[in-house]
Amino acid sequence: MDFDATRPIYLQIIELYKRALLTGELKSGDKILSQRNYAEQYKVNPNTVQRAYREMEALGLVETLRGQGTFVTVTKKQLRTMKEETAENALHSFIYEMKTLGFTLAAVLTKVQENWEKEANGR
Amino acid sequence: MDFDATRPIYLQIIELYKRALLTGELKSGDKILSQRNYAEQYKVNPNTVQRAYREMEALGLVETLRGQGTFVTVTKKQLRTMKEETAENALHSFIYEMKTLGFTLAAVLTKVQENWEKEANGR
DNA sequence: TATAGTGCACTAACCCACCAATGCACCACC
DNA sequence: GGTGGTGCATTGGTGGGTTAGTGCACTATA
Repeated sequence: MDFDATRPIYLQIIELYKRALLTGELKSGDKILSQRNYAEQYKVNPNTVQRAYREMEALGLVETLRGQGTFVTVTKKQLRTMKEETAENALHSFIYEMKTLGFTLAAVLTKVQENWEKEANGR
Repeated sequence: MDFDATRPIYLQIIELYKRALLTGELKSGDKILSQRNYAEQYKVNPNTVQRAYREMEALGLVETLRGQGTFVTVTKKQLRTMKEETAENALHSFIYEMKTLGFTLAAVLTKVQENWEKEANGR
């Protein structure tokens, strides 16, 4: 697993965790990798992980206990709104993009159908 | 018009021009703003505009004639492929996103239909 | 020819995000 | 108490982006 060099690593770490939360891969109460472990495993500096975790805590996604580790604290309600917001954004930017490109609704619907199966399932 | 402070201005300038090309707002042969004019109008440093224009020339979108200005040179074929690529990307990332969120094809189609009219037309 | 408008090249400086290295403080557990 | 695992704080280095300033070459036009 490598990170996209064009965007900050700590943001990508956050996105990966968000995705894991959205897919249910991680649940409330789960302990996530320690900063050092994560750093070692993904060949990143511990400080970078530190920053990612700090921001995730500010977002209310996790809670850190000194000396113990970092744990998922996101509630189901939070998850639901996260899911909705993500979907809203994806939907809007997609429609906006296709409209500026001049596609009609019918054409877009067809394209979505055609490409739905081809697309790999979420990680 | 202000620029997003989180991303490089010169990249945003390029995107704006790309969008203008895709929507047909700008056509081959058109003269675009001079570097100095653009800089003055949008309150950016001339060097930043210079960089954007240089990269656009490297992309084959425009051609600059010393002492005369910068002109759109993109061909219809180029435009078509640009359009297709943009659509492909939008489609893929959208489908990927919705799949990871757990939506079914039917649900997504419905959502697209529901939101199509609401969405403002491309600029 | 003179002048104004264009793009081009170069240098310097500043700021900030990002990353790296290190040491410290705390907790759990033996 | 000691040890290992944890998070925390501080500092410094690096690079990219932006701004600034200057000068030059070219074109069009009066």
